[in-house]
Amino acid sequence: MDTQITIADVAKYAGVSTATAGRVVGGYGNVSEKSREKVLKAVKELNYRPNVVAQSLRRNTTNTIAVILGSIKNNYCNKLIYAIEKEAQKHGCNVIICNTHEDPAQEYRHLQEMYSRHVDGVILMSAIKDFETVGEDYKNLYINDMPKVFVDRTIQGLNSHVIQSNNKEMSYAAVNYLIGLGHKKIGVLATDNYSTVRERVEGYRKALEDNGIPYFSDLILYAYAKEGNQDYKERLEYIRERGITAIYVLNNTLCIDVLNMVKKQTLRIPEDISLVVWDDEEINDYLDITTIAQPVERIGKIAVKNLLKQKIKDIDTENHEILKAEIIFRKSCREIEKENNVKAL
Amino acid sequence: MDTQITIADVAKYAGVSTATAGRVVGGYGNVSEKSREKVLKAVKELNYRPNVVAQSLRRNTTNTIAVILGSIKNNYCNKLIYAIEKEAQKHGCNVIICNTHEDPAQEYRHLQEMYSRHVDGVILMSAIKDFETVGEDYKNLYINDMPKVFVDRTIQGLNSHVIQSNNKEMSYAAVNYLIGLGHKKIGVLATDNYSTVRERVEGYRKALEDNGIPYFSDLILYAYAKEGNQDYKERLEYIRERGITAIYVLNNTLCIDVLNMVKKQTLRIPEDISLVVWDDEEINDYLDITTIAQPVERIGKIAVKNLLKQKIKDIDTENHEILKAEIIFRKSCREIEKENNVKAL
DNA sequence: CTGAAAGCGCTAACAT
DNA sequence: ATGTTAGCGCTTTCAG
Repeated sequence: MDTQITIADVAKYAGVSTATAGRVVGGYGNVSEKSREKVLKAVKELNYRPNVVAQSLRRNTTNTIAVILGSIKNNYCNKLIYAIEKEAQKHGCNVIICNTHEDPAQEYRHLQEMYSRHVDGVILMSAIKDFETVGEDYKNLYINDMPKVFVDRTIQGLNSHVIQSNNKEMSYAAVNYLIGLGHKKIGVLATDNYSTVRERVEGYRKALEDNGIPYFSDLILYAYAKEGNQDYKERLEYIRERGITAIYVLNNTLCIDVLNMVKKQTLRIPEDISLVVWDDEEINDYLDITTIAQPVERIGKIAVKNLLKQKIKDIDTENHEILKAEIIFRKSCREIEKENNVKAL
Repeated sequence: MDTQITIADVAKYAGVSTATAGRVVGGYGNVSEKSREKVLKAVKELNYRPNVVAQSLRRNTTNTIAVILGSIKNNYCNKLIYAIEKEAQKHGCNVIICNTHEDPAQEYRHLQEMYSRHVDGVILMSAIKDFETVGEDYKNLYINDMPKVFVDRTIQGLNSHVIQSNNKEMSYAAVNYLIGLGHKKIGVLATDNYSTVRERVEGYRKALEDNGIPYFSDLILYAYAKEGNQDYKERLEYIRERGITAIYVLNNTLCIDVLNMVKKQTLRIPEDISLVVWDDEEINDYLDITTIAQPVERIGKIAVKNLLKQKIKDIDTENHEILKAEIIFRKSCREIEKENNVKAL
């Protein structure tokens, strides 16, 4: 980028002032038809392109938004970014993408950087579970004046603008469905205890409770919890011994682990084990797996809209928008024989 | 972003000049220990963060790179972006992502915008097949001084810096493998005739030729070709009638269509139909599908490195780096009985 | 070692 | 309708 042509070059070439040239290029103010033509001609001849960096500095708006999330590789995140980029384009915004790898330190760093970059806002799927755990030096990153919209997850103890699915309700419905088929020992495979997971587990508990089925915390396996079990794949294998008849997977990325386990043990779905999975993908249709599909595209779209609204008026900073997910019933769940139906405890 | 604290504020607070404050914050030049402390203290107290937009304008470098490609939803692109973002972070760069949806008009628009944004470079998986088809007004977007690295695809008739897999060779090897198993009627499912696809088809042809097997162009199905067949899923179904015993899929996203077709016709893999697919995913391992795995992570990493190198020295603009892909043999291909082994033509 | 001041390219208030 | 000019926040040359 050595030879930058500026508005001054255009003005000189057209024989007008920079102000007039600017008015034509920027499309504001009043300019005579004659001047307009001259400037337009100059723009064309010189192949002039405004310097967005200078515009950003002057206008104090960058037409850029950022998405900060665990990893673009995750199915949900992937669709989310797709939707965000699409909507952002409509508003003339570009999208910067930042992966945190679910590491708070990286999240802080990205937030800091985006603040310095003066992006018009950040869409955040935070790796932070509880605001109390955020160091004093970093708390401000979450409460400064940079517009923010949280998606999928909330941070406990932080009032914020969030958009997410009706996790608890759908979880209740899904587990209720399994119970209706006669399942009592329903294993849960979760990522880590993010708010989303907590909400889904709540729905799970409530469904159990409402049906008079006891809740055992050790039926819940947290795959990515820092506390330990990277051996979750091994632990998954004891499903049979523990009399589990159905597995409820809270994140699509974990589904493959269940499938591999089932294959390894030469079990069949749904004959030996029933399966319900959060998030829907094409492959789930092929494999006939019952899923809970979130309206990801809409979540992304709304996130962008609300984010850009924040920039304009200072309201809307706290808000909670909940969209309905939907169960897609396929053939991965089967009815359990009555003989197994021993009264619990 | 109402109350921006500037270097002037810091300077005033610390009782030094903006120059000195700038030297401390920017970490250049010589500053006395005393001044340094005062400034650092001011930075801390005022919670000062440099304005990256102003820095970019002044330094004429934005520490931003862009990735322009069809869609982040595509498996290859997804991994690519992941790798690019990771490497870019190491160099202190952020990544803007642009989806073209394989539409040249959108590609032009994005290139234009990125040029105006003065990004430090663009990584491009172009939707353009032949440079001749680019309108005169847009040709310059591809030959201006903005650093560019092309990945996966080249544009015919444009000298450029490209990084890709050894498509022809691996294609040859894969088809040769199928032929070795006795397959003669090998159907190909491709996206559209991008350079990548052309190279793979070349390898396919050559393998056929070297084994004395006739080549029939109608065995190649272009799923996304503008010219017509959005009915490619229907056309896929005539596989059996046409005596095709193996399908060679040139893009992972098309694999699901084959799987669905196979399922619909209650065929089995590999008993009834053999399958080889470009690009490897976890699910392919589960489904025991033989794939050709590209070193996507390395491609992304190298792309970033080479891109940033271009910014510094003006060499390297034309370059062709070819990385080796690898066949992962699983169980989706089977040996054909000798009775089918009629001499061709 | 430090400070004053110019200037990156653009916008917009102000003057004509 | 048009031009002059200040200034967005930062870096860096040039003096001292």
